[in-house]
Amino acid sequence: MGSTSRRSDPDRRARIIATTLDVIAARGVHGATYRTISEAADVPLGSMTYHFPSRDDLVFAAFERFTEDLFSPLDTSTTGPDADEDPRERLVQMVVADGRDRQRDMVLLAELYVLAFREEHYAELMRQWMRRARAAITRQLPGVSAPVIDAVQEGLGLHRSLMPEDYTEDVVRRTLHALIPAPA
Amino acid sequence: MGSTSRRSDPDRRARIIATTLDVIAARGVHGATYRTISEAADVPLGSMTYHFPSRDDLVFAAFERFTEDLFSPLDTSTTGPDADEDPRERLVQMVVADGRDRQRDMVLLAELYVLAFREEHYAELMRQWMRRARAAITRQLPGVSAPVIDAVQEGLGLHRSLMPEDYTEDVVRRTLHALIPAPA
Amino acid sequence: MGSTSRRSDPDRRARIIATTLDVIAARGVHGATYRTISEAADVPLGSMTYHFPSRDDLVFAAFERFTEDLFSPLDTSTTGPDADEDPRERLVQMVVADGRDRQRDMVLLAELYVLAFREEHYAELMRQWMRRARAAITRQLPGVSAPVIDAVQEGLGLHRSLMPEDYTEDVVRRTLHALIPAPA
Amino acid sequence: MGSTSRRSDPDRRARIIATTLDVIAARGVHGATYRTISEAADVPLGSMTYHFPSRDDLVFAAFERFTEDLFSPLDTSTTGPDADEDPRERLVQMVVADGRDRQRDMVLLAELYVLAFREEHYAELMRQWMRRARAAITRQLPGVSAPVIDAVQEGLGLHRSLMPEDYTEDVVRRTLHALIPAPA
DNA sequence: GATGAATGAGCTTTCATTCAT
DNA sequence: CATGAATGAAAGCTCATTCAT
Repeated sequence: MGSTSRRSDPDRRARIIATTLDVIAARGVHGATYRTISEAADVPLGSMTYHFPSRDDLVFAAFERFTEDLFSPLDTSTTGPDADEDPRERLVQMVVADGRDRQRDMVLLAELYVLAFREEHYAELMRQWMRRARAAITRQLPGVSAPVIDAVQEGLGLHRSLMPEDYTEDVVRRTLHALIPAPA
Repeated sequence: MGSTSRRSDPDRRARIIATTLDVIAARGVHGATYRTISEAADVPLGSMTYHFPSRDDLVFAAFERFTEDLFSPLDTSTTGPDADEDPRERLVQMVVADGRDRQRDMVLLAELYVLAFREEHYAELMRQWMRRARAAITRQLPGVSAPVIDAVQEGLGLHRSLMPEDYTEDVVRRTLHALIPAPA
Repeated sequence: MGSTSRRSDPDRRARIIATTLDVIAARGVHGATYRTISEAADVPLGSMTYHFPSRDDLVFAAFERFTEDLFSPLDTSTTGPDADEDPRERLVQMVVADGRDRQRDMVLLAELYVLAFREEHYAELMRQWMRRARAAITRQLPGVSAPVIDAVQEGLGLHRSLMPEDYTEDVVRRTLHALIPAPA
Repeated sequence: MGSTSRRSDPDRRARIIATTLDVIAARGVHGATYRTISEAADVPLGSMTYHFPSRDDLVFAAFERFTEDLFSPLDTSTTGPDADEDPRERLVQMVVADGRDRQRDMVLLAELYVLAFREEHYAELMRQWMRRARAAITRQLPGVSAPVIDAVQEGLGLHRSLMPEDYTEDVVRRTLHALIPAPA
């Protein structure tokens, strides 16, 4: 089992981080041990601790990556509102998006909350992420309270992940429309 | 060291559960081991496994208790709306309430989400809790979408625990008022 | 391999301590790991940490035992000087004693010095031991400087363990006689 | 971080050895790893193993240096006895000398004993050192038993490092005077 | 019923050493 | 020459769980 040659493995570091996120999503931060990750990434155990001397270095790097990945599509979309479309619709679709990715994001989000409540550097990571998310919201929807929209969207997403049938696209749309005035 | 007499400890079971919740709040589900709890509750290690044969029995019992405790004030309050007061105000105060208890509840909530995403019986526990919370909301605010209100309130509470200054009482009030029509 | 039944192993604790001293003598404090000791004592690894939660607990217990064992023969000998014999002779024999035991004692002594220079509780253990040794010396040889005799005897013993031929019985006797006036 | 330029580091080898001795004094042979030393000496890890292929090469070189350093002042002092001074006094001062250096020497001595008891090449190193020390003693104090004086001085030094108040200058002087006849 | 003792499994981390560049 | 990257081995320690008493 394993790749033919492990020597000179460029971006091994990046692969370890990506794998870590997968393992956390699948088995929780608690289940993401050096061993489980090293097996999943097909990397020797000694290599893990070489690149990430402590487990927290690794977990933190993984969540840094998570917040970047999660944010970038939202950020790079358009620089300004799209004239042709109701910009509120993009938020609706974000909450309602289905599939593995969405569920995975919610799982990782909950894990990150747990860490943030316990250790300040994770709390700070979340705050940075929130600030960036708010900036993106403001760019799309000037004039609304971005903190509120962000929080509401997250609350809906979290609940929806447990009881999807109660948070249909329609419900989500009505909620967001009640909070955001229609564009001129 | 310890209590003078451990014999005849009537509600030891209940005390273990309460202590477990404390330990989870303080150190996470991960840090709530038989040992840490037995020390915190001043109960012999062997007694722990006697009352709760597996660790999950204990953790689950603790979260059952948590959802009951958290819900009861809201539930037992008044059976119907209070004529003298805007019923929306009670929700505002719930989100905005400060102090240890609120923070503790958010921490435990996040821990419970993590478990719910991983194991079905925790997911089911959360759903039951949500259903009860919605019933209480409906009782106070007939005609509103209780699922939405519950989700929004939770989203606000979670964000507020990380960035309190951005979710003032006023912000919360305005958000809820936008979603709930004023009582007649 | 091993004993037929490990359950109910009375004085397992004592056996672990004795084995630890053996392993330290054979392979140094550094080589006395939970694993090497558990194998030498035919005790499961988990049992080691049950009885001695930290490695230092174990090493310290071993050296406590060492200082007691080393001291007791000297202590319990006679309550007062023996009229028939020159009491200085006993000291000479202690230094000159041959065989595994003596070498082992010197090895353990050196290991203990290393610990004492680094951690106060070992330093204090050595001081207690020295005090008891001095008391025994004073009992046998009233009027002499017990601290000096103790130090000299140790210096001779240490050097003798490396270059035995240069510290014959005669050399040792002459040295001690020069420091201790002949009994009346 | 570190020195501005590591290039062209002439006596890097010597600096590594000196640093190794410092690290051993501070943290023991056990704590003197390639890593701790490379950091303390601000030398790349790869450079350590280049100059000293095995850890023992390094430790042994350090103790060779130690025995030379410790000996040289005694050796190079005067070629013969100083007419003006009681030569015994120099020994007294050596034992009684205070300060970091003395303590450090005792620590390193104990560490060296531990190695000497375990591996022959360290034992031989100590014997060579002892022979040189004896020659120096004989040069200063012709006619005395240098092995005895050396051993006694060491015993006093070792005990003094643990219980300084019991080995005052006076006690040490009296002891040595009892063993060494006054010069003519 | 209650509990101290016991233990196998597994975790994080450190380390000496090797080697491609 | 010099060195960063790599890695197998082993260390200290924690823990859920079992079980004899």
